[in-house]
Amino acid sequence: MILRVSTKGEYGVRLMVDLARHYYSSRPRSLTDIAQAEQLSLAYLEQLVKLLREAEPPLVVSTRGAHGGYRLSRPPEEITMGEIVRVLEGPIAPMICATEGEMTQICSLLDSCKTKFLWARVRDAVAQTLDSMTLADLVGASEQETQNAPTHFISISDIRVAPSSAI
Amino acid sequence: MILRVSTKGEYGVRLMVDLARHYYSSRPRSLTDIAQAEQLSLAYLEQLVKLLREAEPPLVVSTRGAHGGYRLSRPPEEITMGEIVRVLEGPIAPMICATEGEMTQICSLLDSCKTKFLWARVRDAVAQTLDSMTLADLVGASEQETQNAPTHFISISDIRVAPSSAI
DNA sequence: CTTAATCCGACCTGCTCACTAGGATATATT
DNA sequence: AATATATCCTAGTGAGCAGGTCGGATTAAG
Repeated sequence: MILRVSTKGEYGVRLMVDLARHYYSSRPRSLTDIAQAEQLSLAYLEQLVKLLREAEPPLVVSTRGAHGGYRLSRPPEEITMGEIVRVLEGPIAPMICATEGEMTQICSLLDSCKTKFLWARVRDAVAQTLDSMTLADLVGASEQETQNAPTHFISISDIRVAPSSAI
Repeated sequence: MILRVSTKGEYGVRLMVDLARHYYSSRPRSLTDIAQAEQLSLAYLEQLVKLLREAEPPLVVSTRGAHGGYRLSRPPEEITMGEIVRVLEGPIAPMICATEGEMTQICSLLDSCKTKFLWARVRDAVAQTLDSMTLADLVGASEQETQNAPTHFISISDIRVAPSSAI
């Protein structure tokens, strides 16, 4: 499994999508509510949201105390999925070879790291895919009706549903 | 780190590239030689090559005994990197959500798995990148001179060198 | 001043990765 | 036939990390 999205990434994205759906609400959204809606552990979500809050620049802002909670720091269409995933999962690097050290020497010596180009290509493909989508894209059409008009979103026909069998 | 290439994938691809470089040799190439050339553990390579040999269809063929070793089962230009990586790393699935079960229910119930489309897109991007490259593409131009003329390869100018800092 | 929320760090537990070890089997060379 | 050189096979193992839990401190609304 070359593409490994941990629960950090999975839950974190769901959290952000939830916040995006409630972006136009007057009150911040509490983790308790999110945890209940998404059936996730509150304590674990606290860890994830910390990453999103301490990111530079921050992806969410918090208000403490009763009736507190979280909001997106920016409108959904200005937050790319690439930003989110990088904060949660770390840099998109297929292997240590990206932050090279000894590896570089071995590679150049043995002339075996033609493979580096392969991994770089794959990495760029992932990065570009993530960077070209925003939170607004992920909040489906069903939500859009009940909220303010979105600036842009993908229609159902745009979505290429993947075959059930794993590729 | 969303893109996680384990040593299986890394070493395995290097092994295959090595075999591709020696594809036109009259004798099979032994793991001992590969291990030495690539500075890898012989015992570990044995495990990896087993996967490649038992794949359906096989990616390498072996000849046992003294002066034995391995060959590619097909010419380098007929073996895609997608095949190799899938054999070594398993299916390209970002999460269990691909081989769904309980997840499907929760997703449809909570309507939170708009995120599924995101991961499906990323997965397809990786799959397409890997499937569009062959072993022949990875064996660099320097090799090509000393061997038979290749059917196709990428030139240096095609290669988009990634920045040293991880994306 | 009680309740509801964010914040913070320590801890734990099971799983997987990345090997190593030790052999059994097959074949070319001498 | 004997030896050297290979592939083949299975088990075990140690470290590290994913995926949380737990207990408490701080902050603000009613």
